[in-house]
Amino acid sequence: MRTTYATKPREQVSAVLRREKRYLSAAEIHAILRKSRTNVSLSTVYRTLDLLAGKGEASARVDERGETTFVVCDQSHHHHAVCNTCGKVEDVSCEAIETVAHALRSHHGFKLADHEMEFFGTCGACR
Amino acid sequence: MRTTYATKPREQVSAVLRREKRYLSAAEIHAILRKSRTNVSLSTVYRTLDLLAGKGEASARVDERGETTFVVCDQSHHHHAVCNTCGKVEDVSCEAIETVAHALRSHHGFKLADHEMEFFGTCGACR
DNA sequence: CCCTAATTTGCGAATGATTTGCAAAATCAT
DNA sequence: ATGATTTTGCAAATCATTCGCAAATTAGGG
Repeated sequence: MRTTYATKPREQVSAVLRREKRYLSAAEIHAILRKSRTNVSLSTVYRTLDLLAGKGEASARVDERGETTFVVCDQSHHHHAVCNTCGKVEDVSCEAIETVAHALRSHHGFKLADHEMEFFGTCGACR
Repeated sequence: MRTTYATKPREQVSAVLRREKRYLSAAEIHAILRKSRTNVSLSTVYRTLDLLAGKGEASARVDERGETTFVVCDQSHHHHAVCNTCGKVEDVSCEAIETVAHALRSHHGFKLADHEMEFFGTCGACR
């Protein structure tokens, strides 16, 4: 049978994401772990990130440099508000999207199945 | 002085994007050109895509496989509705986003600076 | 047109992030 | 503890993208 083990390396990678609450690449996570004398191989960081993304516990995006980055987030459907100053990511629900979905159907004859949104700006703490 | 030349290879790459109206990777464009016996090197396809994206004539996204893909689009700020069936991309303006911007500020104390949105569904032609 | 200066192209080699194969180490249920 | 199963770490392999540089193309004045 295929079970998933709760291992120390996985918990350590996951802990970094929960603590930082901002988009991080595999290399960045690896570096952060190293700094705290925690040895987890880069491969394992990659594998753990894929796992978390697969379970929906983390979501991914590709940054300007082309690196894939991850944040922990709600399992339910929602969107992200990313602070341009501190990088912190807040979850945002999406009732307002109903309005947009309706407009898409009536103006474009387009039937909405799914959507992705990301907001950039300044968070409450940084203002 | 720094001028930009209007060359045959650039026009050919750009023509493929205008004709297809869907997200294509450098490799796909290169393959399409080959099929019509048009020889443009893969490097030039990459360089031309960067150029178009820089001028705002094309916009980029990274697909599931990790390849960067491009479509031609409006220069003005707008969003994309991508058909799950034929892949065609339609431009969508974004007045409705004002509602969301207001909600962000009042519920999250988040000041919106920019946003990105992408819609997936079925286009009028495919329904 | 023809010429020259400036920009592009194409090639192959270099890069850099991500993945993969495999033996050794860790985890889980008994 | 014990054995079956999953995971880890490492180094090597992938694969998209970038770069260097000589040869080819373009722009524009004469």
